[in-house]
Formats: sequence, structure tokens, C-alpha cells
Amino acid sequence: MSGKRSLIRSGTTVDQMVRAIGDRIVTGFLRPGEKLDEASLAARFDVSRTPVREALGQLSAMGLVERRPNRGAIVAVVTQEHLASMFESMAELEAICARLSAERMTSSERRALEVEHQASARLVRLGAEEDYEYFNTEFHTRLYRGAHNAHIYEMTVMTRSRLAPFRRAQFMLPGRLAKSWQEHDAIVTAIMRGDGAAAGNAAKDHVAIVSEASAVFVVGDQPRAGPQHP
Amino acid sequence: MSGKRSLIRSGTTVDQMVRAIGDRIVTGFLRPGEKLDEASLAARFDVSRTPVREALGQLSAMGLVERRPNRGAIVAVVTQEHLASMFESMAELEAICARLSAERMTSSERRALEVEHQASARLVRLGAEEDYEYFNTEFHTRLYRGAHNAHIYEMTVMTRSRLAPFRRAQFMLPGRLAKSWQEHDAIVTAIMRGDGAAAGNAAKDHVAIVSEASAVFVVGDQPRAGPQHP
DNA sequence: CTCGAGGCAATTGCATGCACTTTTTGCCTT
DNA sequence: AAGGCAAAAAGTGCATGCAATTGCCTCGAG
Repeated sequence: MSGKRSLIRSGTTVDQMVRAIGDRIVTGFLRPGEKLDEASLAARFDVSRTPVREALGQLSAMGLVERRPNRGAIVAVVTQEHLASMFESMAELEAICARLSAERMTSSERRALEVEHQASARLVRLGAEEDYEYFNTEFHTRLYRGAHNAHIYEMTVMTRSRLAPFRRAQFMLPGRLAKSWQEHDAIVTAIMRGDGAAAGNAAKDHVAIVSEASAVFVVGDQPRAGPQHP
Repeated sequence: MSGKRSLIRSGTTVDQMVRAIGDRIVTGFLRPGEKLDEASLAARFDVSRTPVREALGQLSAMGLVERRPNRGAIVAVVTQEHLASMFESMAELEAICARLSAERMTSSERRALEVEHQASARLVRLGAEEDYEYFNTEFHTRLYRGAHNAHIYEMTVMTRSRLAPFRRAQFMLPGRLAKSWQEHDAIVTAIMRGDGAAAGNAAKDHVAIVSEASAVFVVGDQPRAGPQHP
């Protein structure tokens, strides 16, 4: 029915659904445990149930939603334990990326990393949390790319997106901004020296701190163990 | 139509399809680049196209198949470059698992690892490639579990399954069996000592060697860069 | 009042059908 | 004979329909 799908970008309808639903999960608009009703989603996006179903299946394969046979899908609920394991994985992955970046980044990649990093110092002084978060994402993405390893990149980005709902508020903590920048600085310095081991350690410490900072919010955000049913 | 699905195990039809098709890819029965026709697969397994489509979507999300919009699905073709990146990732992941295993395995896990490892020595003397491969898989799985990190476990198992088609023939190389056992031995020894760093290095070296051993076959097995169209 | 069985509404799972895109084939032109 | 165009064939993408399963609600027994 009707001509074009208005919202979202292009691609097949299924891809649009994957992005639309995935985005809403990653950005926290859909909360862990929330029920994902096929018919409602289909109506919401003005498509039939089929692409919604396929999207839910793919999101389930990615770990973003949980599917119980004959019982519908919910936004994946991660236990404290599993969350901890993801943060730890993230630390290990970032450490690998930082180490490999130190060893492999081209000089133009190094230059770009340094320039962006120095530029973001201004945002710290201004206390611009939102803008800083954007640069923060950029910074880490540069690290992931700098490793020059497609599969590690995939795993890292995937893990980051699964952690996104639990990491959002980290910069709200007072002083976190400046501290984050200093941690980045340690990573950048090590990379510029080509010191892989130091870069890896710095990155691992950085994530460990983010992990702790986030945990504060997670506890406040997800007090109940099981999913709530409205 | 008709009563029950005879083949494969239980679960929803989609899950059965994911397993069925995924297995055939992982075991090399379906070769990289091979076309996956929805209708043929549906007929082959006596289901409608819908579950096949959903399965292909999920397998695509897992990276085992490649989907081109309106142009069908093929078994994922990995470039030499991407394959190398997966082997490198595997080495890093195994290193993490071995390191964490050294630090975290319970005493019963350590015992089981050692016992199995010693038992497999017999298979090396007998030159029992097939049986040794089974123990080899078991051995590595123990390492992945021993890390006590659910997410790293997921990533590692996933990566291993994606590498499976390219690793099968490794034990055909003369002398590989005994060498593999010795490499395992280095890992086990380090884990027993609780020496995480040494265990990690040993595991990384082990995978690096497997990677090289496999590369030999890959080149012979996959001479063409692009997918072949019959 | 509590507990359990049975039936009903709601929702999921799969099959089928139709529209649209891509690919192939056969014919015409140069 | 080769190239290009067009029409048909094949195959994918999505919508809809129906069967099956689940969860809820009611009703009755203890």
C-alpha cells in the first residue's frame, strides 16, 4: 500500500526495520525487557508483519533482542553478570585496537587522531557534554579502524552498540569529562610513540573506568532483575 | 504440509533452518560463493520460503551468508584479507581466553583440562586425526569457558565457526598432530602455573601456526577471488 | 477464599500469493 | 556476425491469511 516508506533511510524494508528498531534499542528509547509486539511495530512503521519479524530475527541473532518461541520478543535483558562480561570484553577489545593502532596506523591516521583529540580539549573546557560525546565516539572509532583488522572492528563496534544503552549517562558524572580526556591523552601519547603495550594498557584502564562510571547508572536504571510487564 | 519435520532437531522451523544451513556452511558442504536459492532450500527441507528467508537473514547477520538485495544470497565469500583478519582476531581472542583461564579457572576445571589433554596424547601416538580433532575442539572450548566471560565466549565461538570451513584440513599436514599437542602442552603448563601472560602468548602462537597451516589449504581450495557463477 | 481445569481472546509461526526487480533469451538492426 | 534491445522467465520482497500455541479469564470444586 501507499507509495514510498517515508521515514528512515533507504535499503530493503527489512533493513530499515533492523535499523529503526536497533536504533531505538541502542539509544535507550526501547528499554531492556520491553515487549516488542509484531503487530504494533508493523503498524507503527506502516509495513506488514513480515519485515518486522525478519528484523526481530536478525536483531536476535545480533543479541539486541531476545526471542521466546511462541511468546514474542523483548528487548534483550542483560544480567549484571553478562553486562560485566561485556564491559570486560570491551576493555580487552579496545586494548587490542589501541595496541594494533600503535603498531599499524599510517602517519595520516596518527595525525588525524591527534588533531581531533587536541580539538576536543576545547569542549572539555566548555563542559560541552553532548559535543564531547560525539568526539568521544569518533575517537574510539578511529582506534578501531586504526587496528587495520576488519573482524576485530566488527566485533568491537557490535559490542559497543550492545553496551550503548548502559553507557549513555557516563558524562553526567562530575569531572568525568576532563578525566576522560586525560585518559584519551595517555592512549594518544602511547600511540604516537608507537608503544603498543602502553597504548593497550591505557585503553584497557580507560574502559575499566567507564565501566565503573556506567555501573552507577545501571543500578539505578535497572533495579528489577526480570522484565517488567505493563 | 504433512505432519512433522523429520530431519534436524527441535525448535521453531526457522531455528532448524538456521542450524541446517549454518551447519552445511560451517562443515564446508556448502562452499563460499555458492548460491542459496530460497525456493530450492525450501523444497529441500520441505518448508515454505518464509522460514528459509528468515534463516538466511539471521545467517547474514552472523556473517555466514551474504545477501544482495533482490539478487539472492550466497555463502559468504571471505577475501584473503578478511580471512587473515579473522585468524588474527582468533589469535587475540584465544590469547585472552588462555590468559583469563590461567587466572580464573577453578581447580576442577584445571584438573579436567589437564586430564583430557594428557588423554589426547594417546591419540597423537596412534595418529588418529579424526579423534584428535574432536579432542582439539574440546580443548579449545574448555579454554573459552575457562575465561568465565560469557561475551568473550560468544565472540570466540562465533569467530571459530566462521573460520571452520578454512581450518578443516589442518591436521592432514604431516607432523601437525604432534606439534599441535606440544603447543597445547605449553598452554596447559602455563595455565597450571597460573601464569596468564605465558598462557596468552602460547595460545596466540598456537593459533598463528594453525593459521599458517590452514592458509596452505585455503589457497588451494579457493583459487578464485570472486564468486563463481555456474 | 484458594486452587485448578477448561475455554476464549490475543499473538505468534508458517504458507501462499502477488508485485517488482533482475537476468536471460531471442530477435532485430547495423 | 556482433551488438543491442525487448520481452519473457526466474527469483526476490512484502502482504495477507490461517493454523497453532500461549496466556488470561472465568467458573466450579474443595
